[in-house]
Amino acid sequence: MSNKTSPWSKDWYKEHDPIYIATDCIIFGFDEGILKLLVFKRRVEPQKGAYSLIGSFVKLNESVTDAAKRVLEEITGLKNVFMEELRTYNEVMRDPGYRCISIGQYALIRISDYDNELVEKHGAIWYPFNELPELVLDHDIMVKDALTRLRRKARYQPIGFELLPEKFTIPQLQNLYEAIYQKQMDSRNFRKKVLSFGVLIKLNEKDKLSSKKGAFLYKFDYDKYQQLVASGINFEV
Amino acid sequence: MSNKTSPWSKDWYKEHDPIYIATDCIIFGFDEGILKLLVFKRRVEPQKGAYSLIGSFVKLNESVTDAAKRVLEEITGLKNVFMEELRTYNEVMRDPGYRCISIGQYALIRISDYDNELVEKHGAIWYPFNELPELVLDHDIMVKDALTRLRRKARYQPIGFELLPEKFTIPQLQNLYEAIYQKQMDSRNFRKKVLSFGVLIKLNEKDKLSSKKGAFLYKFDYDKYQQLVASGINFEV
DNA sequence: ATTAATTAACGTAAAAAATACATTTATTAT
DNA sequence: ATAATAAATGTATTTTTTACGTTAATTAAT
Repeated sequence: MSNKTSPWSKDWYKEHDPIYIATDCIIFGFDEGILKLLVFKRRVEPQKGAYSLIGSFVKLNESVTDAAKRVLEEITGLKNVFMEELRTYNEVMRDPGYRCISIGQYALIRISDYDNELVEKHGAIWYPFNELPELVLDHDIMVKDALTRLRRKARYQPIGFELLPEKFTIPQLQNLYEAIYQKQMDSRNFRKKVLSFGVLIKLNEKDKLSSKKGAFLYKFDYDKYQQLVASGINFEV
Repeated sequence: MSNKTSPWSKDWYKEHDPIYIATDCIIFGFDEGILKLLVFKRRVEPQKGAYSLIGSFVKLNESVTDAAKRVLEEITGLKNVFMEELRTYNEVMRDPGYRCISIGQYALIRISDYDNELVEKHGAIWYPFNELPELVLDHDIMVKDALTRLRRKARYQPIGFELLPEKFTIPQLQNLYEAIYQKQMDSRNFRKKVLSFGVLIKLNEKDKLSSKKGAFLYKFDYDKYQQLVASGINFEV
């Protein structure tokens, strides 16, 4: 640190340049068997009609997470989304208006929990991940980075927790993993593997929406999951 | 994003609060078989004598990485250190002076490449990782986070590249991994595993410093390493 | 010149994990 | 009663990981 002036004095700060800080949200959802992303369609100029991520400036008296939660609640009506920091986007010229650093944050959510009318009323759209339009600024890069992170995260955390409804079937869970990794998996091996973690509780109910036989519903054993994460388990499938 | 004013116009920015942005560097080194961290001992009040990480404010016309490189070169004389972003530390009250977000960045370096006199002249010290003093602000947390990240990183990248001298022996590489993971490994299995990656080139020279028999020196095959990283290999040992 | 000391180098067998692969089962609609 | 549909299940093979003891090369001391 510079030591021309005493750190932690007002004067010391005045020697430096404050910068605008924004946060952009990369929100993954899973619905109807496909991975989706929450995007925002601009309704005013400039760039009217262009798509972007949902974002906001960070205020002096709020943390970055709080800023993201604020804008997300505004647009989707959902509170308590667990946001995780991705990385900063801090290139000097990334924003044509003014020097602005954006902190990317991502989350996985259950689309079914949302108030979809509210989402659409605010101009936000759940877009199938495979058909995403081009996004403004460096938002495409943010999305690419988030997918990479999501794949890595899935290796040490059972992400189904966050993306699936409370009760889900094993074929649904497999769909999710296939969507994230973009590849087919063997259903026998998949089932064997996920059950071996011992964090799934089989319920006495079936979901009959996708087959005549119906598939048993499961839920996560949250306590057991916490123990396993603490022990450093690898949840890779 | 707020749409009271057109984004990317000067006025739009003026509605928001700029914030001070700093970067703090968590620099790991490996020397004499032990993992070390570069820390800075404050020579002026307040907190004279306290230890901190090396850091700097980010200027309007420099990227966060450039800011870190600038301060690192100043203190250690080393240019071109490859810094990687850890995460942001953005709690509203983390800094008692003023709202300031710090972006933690970490690097692994070869201590032998450094100008140690320069390091000490600037009041920096290579501290054995296991004997670290308490650090100011939230720097202790940054260090803890960086070690976690380093361990994770080691799973998909051969970090020896960055921490060891150009020529190194397999026992030295094992020491490094034992230091990072804080556990003993079996030398036969370790050797087998690291050689199986196919990124080590055996040289016709021995290092006789640590044994009478001497150990063969190796170097990394950088091209092959790049290929393997691209293919998503797991370098876990 | 011989011996003692020191760390490097090496291979194999057993256990565990990952993979490949096909049939039967429960249910609904006709 | 039958056809249609997706769910559920097991086993053999291959690959990976783990556990473990002996010999080899060199230097320093005698």
